[in-house]
Amino acid sequence: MSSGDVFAPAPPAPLPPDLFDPLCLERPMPFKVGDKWSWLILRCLEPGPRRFSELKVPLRGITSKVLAQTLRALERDGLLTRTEFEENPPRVEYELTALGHSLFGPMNAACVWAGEHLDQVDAARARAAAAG
Amino acid sequence: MSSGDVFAPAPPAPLPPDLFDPLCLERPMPFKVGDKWSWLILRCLEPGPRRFSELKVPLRGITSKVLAQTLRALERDGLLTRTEFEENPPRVEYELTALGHSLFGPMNAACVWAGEHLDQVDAARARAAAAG
DNA sequence: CGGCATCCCGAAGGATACTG
DNA sequence: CAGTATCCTTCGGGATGCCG
Repeated sequence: MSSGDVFAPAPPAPLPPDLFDPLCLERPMPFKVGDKWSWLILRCLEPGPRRFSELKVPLRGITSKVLAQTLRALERDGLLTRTEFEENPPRVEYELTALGHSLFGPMNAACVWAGEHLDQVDAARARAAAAG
Repeated sequence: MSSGDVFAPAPPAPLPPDLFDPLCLERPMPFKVGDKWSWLILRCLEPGPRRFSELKVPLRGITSKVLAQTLRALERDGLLTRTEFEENPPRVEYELTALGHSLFGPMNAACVWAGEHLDQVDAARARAAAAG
C-alpha cells in the first residue's frame, strides 16, 4: 500500500565517494507507489474521475477489498479525492488531485527510461540464463 | 527482488478519456526497483565500486543473505557487475554498469519530486488523521 | 452499488548458524 | 571476507460472504 511510509527524505546530493552516509539511506525509494495496484489506479484516473466499479474493469482481477483499501491509502496521501453522491443506488467517484497529477511527470520519465532500456535488461538476463 | 519481472511494457500513450485499455495495464510499474533494498544498493554504488562488506555498513540491518541475493538479481539484470579477485582473504567488488548508471536520471527526478511534494503528502496525512 | 469483515496463503525477508 | 543453509515471521493480497 502507499500508505504507511510512502515518501522518503530523498537526499538529492550524491554520496561522497569515500564515505557512506547512513542517514541518507533510511528509505529505499523516494516514493513507494511500488505496490501492486497504486500506480495502475492512478493511471486509470489520469483521464478523469472514475467510479469504483469503473476502476475494477481495467484493473482485471483486483478484488473489492484491495481496491477499496488502496484507494483509501491514496486518498489519505492526498493523491486523489473521494466524492460520495447521495443517490440511489449509491455512487462514489474518485479523482486525481493536483498532487496526484504532478506524479505523472517523474513517473512518465521513468516509463520512457524503461521503454528505452528494456531490451538491454532482457539481453542481460538472457546472457545470465545462458551462462547458468 | 528486482529479478523475476522488473521492467514493464511501459505504454507511453495516456489512456483514452472514455475507454480503458486493459492491455495497457498488465504491469503496475515501469520498473520494479521498488523492493526493499535494490535502489539503496544502487545508490551506494553510484560513487564507485564497493565490496560486499562495504555495502553492509550503510545498509544498516541488511543480512548477508538478502544482500547477496539482491546483488545477484541486479547483476542478472545487467545493472551491476560482480568481480571476484583471486586473493586471500577473498575480495569481491560490485560496480554499476552503464545501464545501472542510466537509471539515476529518472530516479533522481523522482527524488526531486518527492522532495518538493513531501510536505503536501504529510499535510494530507495529518488532515486525514485529524478527521479520523 | 460500494464497500467491510474474515479467513487464508505464498513469498519476501529477518535471525541465526555454518563454510571455503 | 563473502557468502550459503535453515528456520521462522510478517504481510500483501486473493477468496468468500455479508451489509447499508
